[in-house]
Amino acid sequence: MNQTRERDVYEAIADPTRRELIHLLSDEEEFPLHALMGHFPMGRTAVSKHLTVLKEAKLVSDRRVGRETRYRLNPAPLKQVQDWLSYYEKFWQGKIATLNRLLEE
Amino acid sequence: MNQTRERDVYEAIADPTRRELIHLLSDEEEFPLHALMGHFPMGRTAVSKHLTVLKEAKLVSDRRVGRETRYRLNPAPLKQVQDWLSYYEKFWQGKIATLNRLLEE
DNA sequence: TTGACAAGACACCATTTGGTGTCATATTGT
DNA sequence: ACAATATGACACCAAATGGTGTCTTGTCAA
Repeated sequence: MNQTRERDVYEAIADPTRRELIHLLSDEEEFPLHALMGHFPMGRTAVSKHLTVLKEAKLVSDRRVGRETRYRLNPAPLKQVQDWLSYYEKFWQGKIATLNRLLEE
Repeated sequence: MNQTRERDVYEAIADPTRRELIHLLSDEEEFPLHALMGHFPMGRTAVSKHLTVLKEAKLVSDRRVGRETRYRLNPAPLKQVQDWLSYYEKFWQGKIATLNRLLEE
């Protein structure tokens, strides 16, 4: 798991385990792997791989603290998805709400 | 390609070809397969498979017209993704903009 | 009626994905 | 010093993914 591939943010959020990881990390704290592990019905190695995918998409960063590796969320790449979605927003929102949104930007 | 699986909308939008298909179909018209084909560097079968995935995620519907199958976008499932993202919006937007958004709903 | 066109159905293939288990190594607490 | 902890690094595996090509069937147009 050495080579740092580039990874698409859309791929990164395609897996439900990874979305759950994002959610767990979203309270601005950082968590070591073993703390995250308990939330999933799979082994440590699998969770670690999912975190690697999130790292490749730059959705999480990690730092070594003692014998543990602490992970932290970086939500910025999610904005790309939201921007993509905003184009289709008009289909399910009223036109006035859409206009509001456009004016905000 | 008979059996209609259930398919996650997050999986459906994970592939760039499928996102491009969604974009092509987004002007409310319907397009037959052979018209969509020309936009991609792959064969008919591959594009057809991607459309099947989009159908499984209920992002497109299709109807037979003469000898062609016409595809139409159904953007509704994308709202699920936007709702999921809205939770993380606060990280890159000012709090006031977020409040605005909450008030709209 | 015959030939060209559009698409479905299917077999096939290489690569990726999402898991497993095991071994090695660094760190901590007693 | 030593045992337990936390993790990395691999090798391995089944199934899914994203392509290909071919054969068949239905439809349209000359």
